[in-house]
Amino acid sequence: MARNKNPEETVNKILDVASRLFMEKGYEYTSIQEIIDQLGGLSKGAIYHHFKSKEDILVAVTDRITGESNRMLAKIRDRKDLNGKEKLKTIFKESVLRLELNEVFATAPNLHNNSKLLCSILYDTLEDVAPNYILPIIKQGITDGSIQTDYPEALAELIIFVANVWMNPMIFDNTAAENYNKFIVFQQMMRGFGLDIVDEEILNRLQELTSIYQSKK
Amino acid sequence: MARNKNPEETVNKILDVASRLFMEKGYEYTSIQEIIDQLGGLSKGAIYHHFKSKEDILVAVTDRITGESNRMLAKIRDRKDLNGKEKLKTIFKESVLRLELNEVFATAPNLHNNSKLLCSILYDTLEDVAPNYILPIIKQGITDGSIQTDYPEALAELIIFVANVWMNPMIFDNTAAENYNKFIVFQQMMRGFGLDIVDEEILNRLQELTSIYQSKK
DNA sequence: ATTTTAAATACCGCATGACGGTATGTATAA
DNA sequence: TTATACATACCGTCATGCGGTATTTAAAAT
Repeated sequence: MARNKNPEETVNKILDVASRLFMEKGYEYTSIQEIIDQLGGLSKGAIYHHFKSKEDILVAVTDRITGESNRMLAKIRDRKDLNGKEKLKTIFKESVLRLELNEVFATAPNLHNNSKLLCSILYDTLEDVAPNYILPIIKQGITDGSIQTDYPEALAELIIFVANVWMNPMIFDNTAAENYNKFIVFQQMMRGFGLDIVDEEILNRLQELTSIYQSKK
Repeated sequence: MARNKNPEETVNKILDVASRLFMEKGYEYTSIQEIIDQLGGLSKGAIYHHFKSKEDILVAVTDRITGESNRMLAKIRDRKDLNGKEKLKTIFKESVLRLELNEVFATAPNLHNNSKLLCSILYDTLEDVAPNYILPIIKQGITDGSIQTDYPEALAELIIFVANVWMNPMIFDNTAAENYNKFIVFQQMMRGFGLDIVDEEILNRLQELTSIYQSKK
């Protein structure tokens, strides 16, 4: 294949294919050769020119998945018109509303047999999302009086861990009814921390989405 | 090597070595050959006689890890002298007390780069421990009046998920202080559900253990 | 009760093919 | 003319398959 004037296009094409295959078949059950085959006229040398290893591709894939979400989180985190609690509420609303627009959601991956990808998401949630997005919001909430806790770091972790992992329909595929119960228990948990941020509207939207997701599989 | 009259011994020897290597180096970075080498005079064929694949060994390893814990859970679950809430409290106390006796704890594995093993534990927690051990206890608690919830399944999952995964020092290695904060937030979460089952004694013991674990690494 | 025989099981160790990764060559853009 | 974007050929490692052997078990035959 002729050399591409925009190497970024090639990189994106590789990530597109790798992304889809990692989702469908799982990282460890996807070979470099399969990626090459589905790339159409690109060679192994091309891939190893742009990525230093297979794992490096996975990192890039997860970065692309979390990237868009993180930009949304940053935008809400940096708003000046909301107090801490309101920001948390906004985040959950936005997250739910944006789910069905998400490319990841569309491919409906099942992460059950995809330990590498799951762990990437899991550790990203606790080592990046919690300290860099949720924690600042909780600290603001403590300052502005909308959130009460003596342990902002642990609380940030717990909330986002439960929301991003336990309630993630891509990680644990329950029935729509089971998931709805999870959401309500999550709502109760948040209320226990004085955070009444999950309202009826979000719950209903979540339930709809779970049904859509289930039907796509 | 001479044929062993008790094949179970051989199987156990394989699991011993595999277990240690999977913990120390991670599943994917442990080769079958390494297991053979450390086995002393056993061959590749022997392993594939007892296990149908490398992954099959991992399953057996995780079963052995969770087995002892599950027997403890079953024993408490089936007691007749405790109500639901008391059983939950007993479980947490026992889990904490038994931690340092645990062989797994002694080898001090870091599951950060061991996605396969981590996922095994994670799904075992939600698909086996939650429905078969915690859920019956919560249901009993509803009946005997010691626990109030309309969503026993989801609550069982949430509790054990947070306790076994988020608070697991083998999965997320925080400082002793960070972990102590996690435990307190967990205590608050449980109180939010009307479950005051984590007392000072357990908290202090947990903190000690975290220090011991950290020093072993 | 002892021996014979048949079958199942434990184990060996080499062959194989797949896979991740590398070294080197080549053409094109800058 | 140099750096970059690829192609091609090749390497080492690894999980796994498989043909074969030794040993145990159990039942049949003596």
